Amino acid sequence: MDIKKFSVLADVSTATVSRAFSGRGRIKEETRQRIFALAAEHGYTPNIHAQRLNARRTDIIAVYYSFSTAAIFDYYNMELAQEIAKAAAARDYTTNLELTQKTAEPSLGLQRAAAGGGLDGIILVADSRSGALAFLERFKTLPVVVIANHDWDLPEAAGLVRIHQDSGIAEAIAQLKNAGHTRIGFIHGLADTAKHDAFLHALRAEGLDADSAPTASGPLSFEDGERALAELLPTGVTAVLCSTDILALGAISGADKHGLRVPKDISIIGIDNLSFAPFTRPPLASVGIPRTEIAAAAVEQLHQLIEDATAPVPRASAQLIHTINTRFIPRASLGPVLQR
Amino acid sequence: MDIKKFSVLADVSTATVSRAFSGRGRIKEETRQRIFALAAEHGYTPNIHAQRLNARRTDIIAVYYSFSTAAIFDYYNMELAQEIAKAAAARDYTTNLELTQKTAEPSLGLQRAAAGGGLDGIILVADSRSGALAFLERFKTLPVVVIANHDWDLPEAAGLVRIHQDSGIAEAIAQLKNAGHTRIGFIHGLADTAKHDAFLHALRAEGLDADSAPTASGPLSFEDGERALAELLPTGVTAVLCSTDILALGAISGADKHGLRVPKDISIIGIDNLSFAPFTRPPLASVGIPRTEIAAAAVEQLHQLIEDATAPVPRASAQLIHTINTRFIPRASLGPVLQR
DNA sequence: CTGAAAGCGCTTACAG
DNA sequence: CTGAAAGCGCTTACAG
Repeated sequence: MDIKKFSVLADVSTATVSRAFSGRGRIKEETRQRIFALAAEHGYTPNIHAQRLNARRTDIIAVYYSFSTAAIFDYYNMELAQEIAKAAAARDYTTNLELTQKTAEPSLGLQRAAAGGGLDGIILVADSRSGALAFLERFKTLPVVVIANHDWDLPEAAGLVRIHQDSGIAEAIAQLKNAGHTRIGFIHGLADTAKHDAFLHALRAEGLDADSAPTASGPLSFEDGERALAELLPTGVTAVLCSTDILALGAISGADKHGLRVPKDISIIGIDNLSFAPFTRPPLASVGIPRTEIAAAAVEQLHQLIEDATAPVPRASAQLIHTINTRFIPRASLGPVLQR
Repeated sequence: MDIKKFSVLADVSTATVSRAFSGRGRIKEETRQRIFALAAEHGYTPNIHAQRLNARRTDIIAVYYSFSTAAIFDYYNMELAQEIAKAAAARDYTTNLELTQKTAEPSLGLQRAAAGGGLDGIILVADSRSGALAFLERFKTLPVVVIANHDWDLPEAAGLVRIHQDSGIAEAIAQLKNAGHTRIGFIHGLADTAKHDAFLHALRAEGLDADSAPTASGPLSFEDGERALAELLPTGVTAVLCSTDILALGAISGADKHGLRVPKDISIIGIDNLSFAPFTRPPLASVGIPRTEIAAAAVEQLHQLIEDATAPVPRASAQLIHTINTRFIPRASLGPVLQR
């Protein structure tokens, strides 16, 4: 049933029906009540496409992951997407889950939706500035908020939620130092320069030797972590910071294979603090990324950009930057250095 | 720029522009080329809402989780949602991630989208027949495919992807029996009657005593698993099947706290086979739920229902039921029974 | 192969 | 407070 038939049935004009449902414009309370009752009885609901055609707004946002290397929709990103969807729902946005294996190119669906007005805005999780800039250029007509580990200089129109890895990593290194560790290694992940820089910076802040800090490259899987740990062992490390929790779990397993117990013989720390980190054996000490805060900040920024863009007189937004500090979550995989 | 302005610019009618983009109707190849070139140059894209208003189709589907108890968007469901989004993308559907804490009531957004034609169909993950039926009744105008552990009798209009827990659980119990276990316990999850029934059935099939099989209730968290295992220990179980992997991890930790090693002193098996199951310590033997197959089957069924509903002459679909067998994935947390 | 025009189902400025 | 009518940006049956 469309508004025309329904308005005849309700013995009012389509304008009045529209007013009843939109809540805009003046309408007698009694009339509204009557229309609602009738609508419920006859199963009338406004067609959402016709509404959106008028409104030039959809209340739909998309989350898009743009990685410079292999596309990984891993636990970290799943948990982040979930938090974004929750935060968006609280603001009455629906979230489109855009998954794609090809990272370089936004999916056709995303492009069509965005270009055709099917999307109010996009939250972009990016690991390279050039990738983010290319994305922003491509979708420059649309509000975009970028979530990244870096304090990038972006076009004014874009929002930025910057994850400050330094704070949590500095705490982690400080605790290692307190526990007597002086020889600390690092296992690389993908596109993790922010994390590695933070690591080096934290070593120096603690008066430790950063220049010769042992390093191995994961970059991704559990098995990568096992292998990388084996590479680091000959350097005499007593503790290892890993770029992700998955790598850290691999490192714990790798240590085990060499007859080393965690944390008695070696300490292992991850980054991400996935929700199962407390339940690994031993429980995994990890640098926590506050996903709930990040999601809330990103949705808040995007909402503001959308409001500004769709205001009666569209206004330019001030540059939006929100920094989120990470924090170290100590657990049993970090222990005092072995006294030999 | 809208189609009117653009058609003037291209010196053709709006009908011709529409034909060029839709691929429907006759149009000279040369004209189409020219229109595409001009569109790219001037940045014209058809408005998606106007298209949908005409098409009565959106190519958007939603995934909805309906649980009879607490809403849990846990790892299992995250991984399933991810697979569904992938399968849907392969068929050119966009997936809306509907997350809600209130399980009883579909979110307002979902209701509005569905009623207003904003959605072509819904994939419902349900754990109770009455919940599923209530949902189907509420959305009876829309194609719905139900994913469940049960062989429910549903209205003809709905599709059903049925996860057959029995097959994988039977394999698990058979392997335990082979390994010498005769006293096998069960830790309950939420709404897991299908799993528990399969457990009892499998015990009987192996000639084991099902009537006195020790049972404890989780139902949900890692800590629940720890506690439940402690409850089971006095019964003399040598192996425990847990309703979820998370409970199984808790059970392993619980065993550890009582000085029991897995699998030397006790075997622990999970259900779900989450993607980190191979990386736990010890690696977790688990009943695998083939998420990729489930997602493919659900999307395929939904696609068919949608096609049938939007056909020029809408046709009633035959009853769609697809059964997916689970299978046991042995790993190190299952070992031979201790010889004392 | 192409165009003029009606229609998809709403919203809203303008009158009253 | 309410209605008549134009408009949102497409698509498609009908002519030619």
